[in-house]
Amino acid sequence: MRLSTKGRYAVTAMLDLALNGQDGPVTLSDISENQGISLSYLEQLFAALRARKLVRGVRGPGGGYFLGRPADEISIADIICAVDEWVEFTRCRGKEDCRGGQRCLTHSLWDDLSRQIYEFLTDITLADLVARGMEKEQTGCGNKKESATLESRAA
Amino acid sequence: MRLSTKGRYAVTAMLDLALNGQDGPVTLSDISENQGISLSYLEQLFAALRARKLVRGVRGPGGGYFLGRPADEISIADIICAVDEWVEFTRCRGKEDCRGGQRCLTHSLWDDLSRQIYEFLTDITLADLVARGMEKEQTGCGNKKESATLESRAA
DNA sequence: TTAATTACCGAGTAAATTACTAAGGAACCT
DNA sequence: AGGTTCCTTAGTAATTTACTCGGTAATTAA
Repeated sequence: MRLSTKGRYAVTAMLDLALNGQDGPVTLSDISENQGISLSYLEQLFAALRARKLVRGVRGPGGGYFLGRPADEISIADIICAVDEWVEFTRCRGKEDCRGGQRCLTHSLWDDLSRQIYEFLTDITLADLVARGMEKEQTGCGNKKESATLESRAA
Repeated sequence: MRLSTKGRYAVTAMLDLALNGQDGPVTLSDISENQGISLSYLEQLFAALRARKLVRGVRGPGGGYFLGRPADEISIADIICAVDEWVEFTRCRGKEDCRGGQRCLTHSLWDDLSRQIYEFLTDITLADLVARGMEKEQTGCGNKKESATLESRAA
């Protein structure tokens, strides 16, 4: 798994899209202005998102982007994997003698951890995040008092 | 949260240390050879780990590294935060009008998600990973049939 | 006391990634 | 026709990654 600032930009943009795409498409210019991300960088990110069918573009005036699927069918893992190319871990592929199993064991343990994180992010959808925003109905900044977590996991 | 290949190297190295550090210190040369990470890069990583007291170095022949704390008191989040400088998200700090709350809402939602991932990784310790390796007692490579996850969370 | 071994320290660096600029073409609307 | 917006490609400065090199300091063994 790979969770970098690039993936964070993508999640933020998709969240903006989910929040504002209820009535009509959202332009990249809007997202750019809303979230403070450069337009061309958004275009790069959305090229990747479009390739994975996570968004659908509509050209011409009045155009913009829609979510490619309902918000409850788009997970955070989907978004991150779309833009942050999934780097397969340096697994010992039969070659190399695995240092008597030791090295292989370490790799396998990390691999399990990585998969667990992935499954964790798969269980959280855009709809979960939006729903959480709705129920709070907050508009102000800096109210960090609330420490309630998302509680959006199935398990 | 930031989960890059750098953090992955650190987790892998610490896992190696937890597995092999039972009887005597482990040298960086060993880890380097075991895990296929360059010695100098390990030195950089361990400088950061040492600064956070996650490891303790012993110089001279027969020296090497110990874990700085018991393995069950070192979380994956600890390790990642030590080497991957925690990049605080571009939060709207009072300045900027937050686009009528919209931008702020998105930020706050991502912030919650980020915190949730952090708490998730805080609940998994090195000891959990080692224990999982022990109970399987596996030595071979490539047995990807087993899909059981770690089951190491408190919640 | 000398040599070997290891942690420690700092400068430098090629390659990759990040985040962005620039410049246009393609589809769509009025 | 002309403006809007997506879409595409190329290039690029800044940063990060992962590493090399050359040393110093502490400790042990000969």
